[in-house]
Amino acid sequence: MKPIIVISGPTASGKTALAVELAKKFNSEVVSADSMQIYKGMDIGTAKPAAEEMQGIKHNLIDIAEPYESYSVAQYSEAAEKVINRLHSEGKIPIMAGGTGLYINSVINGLDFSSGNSDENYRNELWSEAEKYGNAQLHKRLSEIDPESGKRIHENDVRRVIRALEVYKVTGMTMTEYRLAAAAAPPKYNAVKIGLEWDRAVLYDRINKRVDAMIRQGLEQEVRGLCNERFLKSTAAQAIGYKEMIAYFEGRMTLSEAIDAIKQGSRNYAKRQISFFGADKDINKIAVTGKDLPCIINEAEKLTGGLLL
RNA sequence: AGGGGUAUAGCUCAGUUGGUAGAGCAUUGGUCUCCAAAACCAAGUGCCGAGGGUUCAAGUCCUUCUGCCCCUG
Repeated sequence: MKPIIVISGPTASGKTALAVELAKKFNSEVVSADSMQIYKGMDIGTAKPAAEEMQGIKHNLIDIAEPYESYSVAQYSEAAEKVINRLHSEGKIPIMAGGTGLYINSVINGLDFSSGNSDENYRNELWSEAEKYGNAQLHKRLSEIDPESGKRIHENDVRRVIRALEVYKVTGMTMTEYRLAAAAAPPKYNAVKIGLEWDRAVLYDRINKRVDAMIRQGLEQEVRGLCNERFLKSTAAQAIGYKEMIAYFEGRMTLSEAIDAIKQGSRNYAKRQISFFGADKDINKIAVTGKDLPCIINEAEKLTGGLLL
């Protein structure tokens, strides 16, 4: 089984720095798992690693989409798999790093998003149905075909109710069966997962400071330059740091309100990430509060020491 | 100084004709198989500015004080 190293953690936890160090050590490359750094031109607000930070280490899956395009896990996992295969064929251990848990899981746990199991039209149909007849009606239909998912998914979580219905229509499998199949499948990689864990208050402080730094670096100008009709309707425009700036431009908040909202949004995001990664028992957590980079690298190396191609 | 207004959860506020308090946001916890920096669920919180009075009963009425806001001079 081919090895892979996965570095996860909340925003501003220092994933990039560790990934670069490990890539240097293993003479490999970084595979980014970040749903917003994929967009070109969104640099400051997504804290995209700058050239100095990368230290000559190649970062894959950054700047692979236009900000006005729509992109999703399905495309990501396909692209990531290609990069990983390439690295393996070159005899390198891929270093995957990023904060988008679903993206990581899609490749590591082999979640199946292949194009055959989606139906855009049906999905849209269900959305309008939900609007017309209400969430409860749709949820009831899910409960009939797949009681377990019905119990698991709240009726207001319309996206998931719809996706479960969609999966059933396209594959004939209920979402419950679908998940079971993924869980039963043998692991694709010999993955060593590392999670960076911070003391909450310290992490929040880092986040606040990082947002201030983004503003100094010219976040406002960056977002201004991106704004056009297509961008405003895109997924990318929902990114933290961007949606608030847009609100400011449109007069819905003052600049200082926008900055506060970015900080708050980032903190809330970090909390969700902590919760997401916390559920993965395979992650080896490194408590990093108060530790310097060499010390963190040392702990990470202990965890990855046994990996061989 | 005089007149008016206001004081309720960390914040912004709601509290009907008096029956010991609520919503949003924040916070905390959680969910997550194609928008995931998204979407969704759950939970806690109050000397109702301070004192006095009326009343069986006061966040709600009266009064004094204090803070803040507005108007007039």
